[in-house]
Amino acid sequence: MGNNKEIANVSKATIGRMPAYLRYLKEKELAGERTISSTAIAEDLRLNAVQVRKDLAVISTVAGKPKLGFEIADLIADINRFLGYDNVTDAVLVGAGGLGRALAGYGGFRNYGLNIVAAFDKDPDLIGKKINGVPVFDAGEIAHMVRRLNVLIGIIAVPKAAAQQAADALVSGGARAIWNFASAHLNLPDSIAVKNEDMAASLAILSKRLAEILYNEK
Amino acid sequence: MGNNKEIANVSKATIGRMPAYLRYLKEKELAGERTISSTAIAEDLRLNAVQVRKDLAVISTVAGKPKLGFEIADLIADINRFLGYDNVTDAVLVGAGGLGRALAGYGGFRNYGLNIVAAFDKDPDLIGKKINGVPVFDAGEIAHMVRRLNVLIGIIAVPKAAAQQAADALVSGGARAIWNFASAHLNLPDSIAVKNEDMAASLAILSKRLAEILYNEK
DNA sequence: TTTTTATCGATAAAATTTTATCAAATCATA
DNA sequence: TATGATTTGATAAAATTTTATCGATAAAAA
Repeated sequence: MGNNKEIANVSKATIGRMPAYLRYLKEKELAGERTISSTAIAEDLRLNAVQVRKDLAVISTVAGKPKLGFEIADLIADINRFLGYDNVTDAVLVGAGGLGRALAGYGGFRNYGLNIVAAFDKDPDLIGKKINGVPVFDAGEIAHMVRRLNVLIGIIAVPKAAAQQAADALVSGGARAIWNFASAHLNLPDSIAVKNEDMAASLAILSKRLAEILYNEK
Repeated sequence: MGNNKEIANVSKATIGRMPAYLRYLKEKELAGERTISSTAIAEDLRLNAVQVRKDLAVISTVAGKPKLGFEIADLIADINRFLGYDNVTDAVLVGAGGLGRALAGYGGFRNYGLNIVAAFDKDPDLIGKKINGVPVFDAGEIAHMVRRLNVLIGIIAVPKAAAQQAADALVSGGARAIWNFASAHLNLPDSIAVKNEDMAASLAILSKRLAEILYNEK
């Protein structure tokens, strides 16, 4: 996924903003616009215009033009390429319960270059069935299947208590990246990329911002 | 939620790490340990020890002791208080489909001081029912109900196309914080706290990290 | 009791990220 | 065609965040 030449020296913050730019630009394109300025993007996305220009400089192959700004179509293509959305990567999902089902059903992943090819669960009632088109296998098969399917990305959507075990199984099958939706701390070697989808952290940040806003206005 | 005296001068990054500390400390407490050093936390959580000490200094009421470290129980209490987990805030959920259902069923929120009191959807088949114990109302009622329930936090779990409308309804009812799970850019006044749960951004960061790891090892 | 050792907390340094400034470029307009 | 307005991209400054250093301190060991 993505472009090798671009992996270095791009901050996590910049990478994290890319999908927002992409969504925004697609909106604008749909609205029939052809070019856009960093100023306009910054204003709408509540960012600093210089930051936007720096971010775009990282990925864009075509320079912006004074007085006009950037070609929207070019930017979209560049961000898609940068994020690796133009080629699809397979992933497996551990946990076919509530959240797992929701994730499997979230069609959007296809747009993000992610294709969930298999799900795993312990529940015998689920094994052998399909959730949103994704076949569910026995959790005992994780390592074996991951290896067979040659999958690098595992998504964990199991209860806290089962998360570490799921991660270990994925890794022992050869997975190299774990997207962890369980609110559990995973202990994994540094050679594995881990992204914790930490709802608690998000909520904490939102709460603090809310508290700040309420505090400041009186 | 949280403590007013502590809202200023605490970076988003620090706030975001708090839940991870909390989870980790609870683990340790459960394992029967009484004290812990910043060094140990840093090692396990892959952080810098000085950073851990600085983070803890923000919230802790009790100083650490040389040679021993911090009292785990004290830290847990302090973080709980800091994050506002010791008092519960009501929230409403817009969207009772796959993701909405998963969120409603995610019992963990209660631990994070969040209580979902109502859900909304357009689907007549869902209205009047309950999803995981949360009653579902007509989406047309959002503003009215939010005002009546005096709710400040709204969670958006609807398809992209409906997200802005949902946000507007929440805000017009008096909500001041929006937790947005739709991958859509919301246009809202600065007086509203918004946290985008941007799956695409997370995936992008994970993918880049994976690419980096794979690239570096050959 | 004295010495050793581990850890804190304060301060300083380094690194990173964000924001400001400004000359150069180019489009639109007169 | 010349002028003015607007935006870029480069460079610099500011702000923030992370990491390093080190004296002080308290527990453990000698």
